[in-house]
Amino acid sequence: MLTSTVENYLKALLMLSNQGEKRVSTGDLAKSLGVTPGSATSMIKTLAEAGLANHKPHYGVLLTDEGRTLAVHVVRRHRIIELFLVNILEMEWDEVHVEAEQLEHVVSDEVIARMDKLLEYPTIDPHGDPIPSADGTFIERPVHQLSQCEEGQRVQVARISDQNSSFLKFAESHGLTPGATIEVQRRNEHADSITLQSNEEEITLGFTAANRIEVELVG
Amino acid sequence: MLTSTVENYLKALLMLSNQGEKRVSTGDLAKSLGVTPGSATSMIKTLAEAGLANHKPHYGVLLTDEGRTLAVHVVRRHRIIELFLVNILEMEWDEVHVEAEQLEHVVSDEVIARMDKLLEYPTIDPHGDPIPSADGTFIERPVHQLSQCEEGQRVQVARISDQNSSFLKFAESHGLTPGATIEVQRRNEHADSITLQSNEEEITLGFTAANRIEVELVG
DNA sequence: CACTCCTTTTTGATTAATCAAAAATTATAC
DNA sequence: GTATAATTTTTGATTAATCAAAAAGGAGTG
Ligand SMILES: [Mn+2]
Ligand SMILES: [Mn+2]
Ligand SMILES: [Mn+2]
Ligand SMILES: [Mn+2]
Repeated sequence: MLTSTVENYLKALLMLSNQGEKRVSTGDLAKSLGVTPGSATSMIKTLAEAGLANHKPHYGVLLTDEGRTLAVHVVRRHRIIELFLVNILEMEWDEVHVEAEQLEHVVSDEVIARMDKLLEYPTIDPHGDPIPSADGTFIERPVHQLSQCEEGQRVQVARISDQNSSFLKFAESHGLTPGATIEVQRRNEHADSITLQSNEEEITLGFTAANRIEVELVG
Repeated sequence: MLTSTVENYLKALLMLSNQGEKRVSTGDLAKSLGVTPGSATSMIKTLAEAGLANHKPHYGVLLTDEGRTLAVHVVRRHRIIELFLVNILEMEWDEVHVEAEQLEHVVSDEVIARMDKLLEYPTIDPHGDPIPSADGTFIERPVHQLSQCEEGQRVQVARISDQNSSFLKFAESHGLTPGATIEVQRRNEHADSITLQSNEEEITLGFTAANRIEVELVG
């Protein structure tokens, strides 16, 4: 059985490699997990020895097919749990990530299967992220960054790529939740900001914030 | 924060001290957790240093009030989770113990509170065990062992004090679940057995098995 | 009170995960 | 092409939890 720590490293590698192409640097991996580079190096070796990752010293690390499959299943558990917590236990969307971060390592396949059924085989989590299917299929919807949308464009919020609780609370309070339709009013490259019409209300975001919101173009 | 291991030791101590009176021996504690006596001794010291237990070397260990409170909350989490898995996720009563043994260490108070509400503040778990209340109240119903009931006695199953999956399956298949009413037909001290009428069916149990079934006397 | 038996504790090692700080390596700049 | 900066790896220590086996302690028997 894999330890929680190993599962967290696998998941981080999957996310950082952007679902499979480019090698991940030790430093990025360490930063994303909040450990020192030395700790990351040491775990990378462990993963490589277990056949879960491929390590080219000084040039980065990449999951093997086996490692990727395991990582995708951790992500599946994480997202099903998040949706379960929101839809069944009626928790807030900004608090379920932290909870799922722990639960993903201990819930059995049986429990996940039951949650999946109760939720009627969902494909999207509370933050708009796709839920990998039980057979390991994991597809990213092609989406655009809100920060790069043009003036006058009508778009639909697809996902929020930031799990920070206070950012999520902020987004929700301005109607920026998956599925919401908004319109880009103004875009000011110099001011580093974009102004939106959402929920009868006008709101201006800096590009950094707008970067965390991904959208789909509407009609 | 307490580690899972510490929580498991606290819970074992609570159970073995029969809710608070007698000292627990290192050997019994080790056996109940499946570790060597040396491991138990070492953890007992850790608990004593943390003020969670009181250790009299060579004479046993007992939880302090603080340790007991923590242990009771672990038991509360365990039993709410078990009931949740059975009632909401429709899992079998013989598989939820193993699951809860892991989940009890990671679910937040928030999640427990939500489950508690959804279950309408239950007081008994799927095996008939009492669920301690949020304020730490933990009362055992006074019950009798089925093995000591007299012939002709009508009783109601109160709890099954064995979490073994196959024993639970067996009990269920003969209608021996909490709430069921049964009648003692015969009792044979020499044969070490007791015969019951349950569910239109007659069934004979050895005293060892009957010991694991606790009952309440019926009018 | 000495001997034996059983239990408990101690000792010494091991494993997983981590950090701080030193050493090595790669990339970049002159 | 050597010096410098940044990143990565290595080294040595630490913590929690465990085990096997040796040492110590307690209780009962004669
Ligand atoms: Mn996690
Ligand atoms: Mn999510
Ligand atoms: Mn447990
Ligand atoms: Mn139970």
